[in-house]
Amino acid sequence: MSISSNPKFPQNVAILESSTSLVSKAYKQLKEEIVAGRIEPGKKLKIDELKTQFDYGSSVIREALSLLTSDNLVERVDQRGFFVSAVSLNEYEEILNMRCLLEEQAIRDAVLHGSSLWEEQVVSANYRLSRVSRSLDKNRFLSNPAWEAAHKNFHMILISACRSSLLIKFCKQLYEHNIRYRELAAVNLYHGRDVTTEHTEICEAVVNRDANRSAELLLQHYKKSGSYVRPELPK
Amino acid sequence: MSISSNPKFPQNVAILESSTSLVSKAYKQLKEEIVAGRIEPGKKLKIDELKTQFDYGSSVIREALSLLTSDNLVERVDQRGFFVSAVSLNEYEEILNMRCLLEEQAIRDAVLHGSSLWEEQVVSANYRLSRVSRSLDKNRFLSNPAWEAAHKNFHMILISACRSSLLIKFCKQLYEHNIRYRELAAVNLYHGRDVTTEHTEICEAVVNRDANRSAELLLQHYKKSGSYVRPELPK
DNA sequence: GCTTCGTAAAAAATCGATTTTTTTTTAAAA
DNA sequence: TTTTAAAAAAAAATCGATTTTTTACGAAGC
Repeated sequence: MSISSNPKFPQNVAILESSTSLVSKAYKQLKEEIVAGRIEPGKKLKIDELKTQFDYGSSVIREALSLLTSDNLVERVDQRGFFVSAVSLNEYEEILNMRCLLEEQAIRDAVLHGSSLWEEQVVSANYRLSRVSRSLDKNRFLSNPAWEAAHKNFHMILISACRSSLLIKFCKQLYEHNIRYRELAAVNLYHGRDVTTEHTEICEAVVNRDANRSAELLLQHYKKSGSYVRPELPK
Repeated sequence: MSISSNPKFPQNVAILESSTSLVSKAYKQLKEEIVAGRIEPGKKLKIDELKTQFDYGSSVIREALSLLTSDNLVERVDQRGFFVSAVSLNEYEEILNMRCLLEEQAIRDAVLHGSSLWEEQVVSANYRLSRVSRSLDKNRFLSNPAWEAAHKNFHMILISACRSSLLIKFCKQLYEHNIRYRELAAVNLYHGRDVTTEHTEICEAVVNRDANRSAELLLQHYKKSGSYVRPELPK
């Protein structure tokens, strides 16, 4: 069989994306629940329970759970069903190390090859992030979804100019795992930490097209977060 | 919600593994078809066709296809169905680069931390590989499944002592993608190439616990294969 | 007390029919 | 001829019932 291109193959999935199917909705809802740490790691995901909870048919739930295995957020065991992926200190270290390895590659490539439009996007994403408050409550820490979205956006924009879409895909998945750990650790990473400055410094290094410094600061940023999350994890 | 461990969570999936469900069977069959390049990249995977071809119900097929998205071998587009992932020269380069990046990490860690049992397994896997012929036919190249299995086994054993299971998982996925490209390119990588010696040299470096040389030889091995596959890819 | 076995309940897996959406075909209008 | 619209066909998506498998429970035997 020869290699050939199929004209019907979806060329630009992002544009078509409206995700109206029930499976997509269920997938997104469940993913959000898991990433936000609202479903306990290791928990069994019973089809019937989820059916009742979200009011979808069983095949919709099954398919959504099957798709979630792609993100490594759900484990499927034959004849035994689906489980939320477990967490461990050990896995957290693996994720952090992998992120450092991959994001270093990604940001270096982006800084070296990103366009001026990308540069503007980074600055803009950083600005927007800086205007959103970390916590919903001034007195006690209460994770602000708008900040989470802006933060993710900043970090994804940062590496978006990297020319390897595979690298970007891996980084995105690891970012999501990192969030889950952060949420589970329920840590206010911003207690005694000027994270806005950290982001802005990365931003400046990017604008200066300093690949070494960009990478160094980004990794420092991740490792620092790690040092806050790590002590809150079991074992 | 706190981080807790669930005693019911499958501890050792590998041991329980007997994969008797129809979904698992369909998943394996389809994966094999795609990795071996027998289904054209970009091809639409119609539920009804597969239903007839493999004689499973539609939900079994759907679930199997959903699981295949985990391996990045199948793409799912909302309301439009499933497609075999497309291939491109560009993606091949990304895969090769990513493999080099990750396998270097993996083999270094393995060489530095692998036990003597692991060392024996490497030697044994190399020996077994060396005893299987590359082609089923002496005169023309005809991919030998037994060689493919032994080859995969050798490379997986090589990195199995790496202490990051995440790294191993990524390497395995990339290995499978590489095979697909190799099969699609329909290249006899062993024409004018002593691949057995290449494997044995890697093996020797491992036994000598020479991390630098192991990594260097392994990457050389991958890049050399790349130089055979690349010219056969379109564009 | 601990294991083994059998039964009942729960849950996963599977099927096939129905509904919804997309795609193709056909025909009319510009 | 090209565009637009309606109708038909094809395919995806969804549902809910049925079957199979696993798990939980309790009694009997060691």
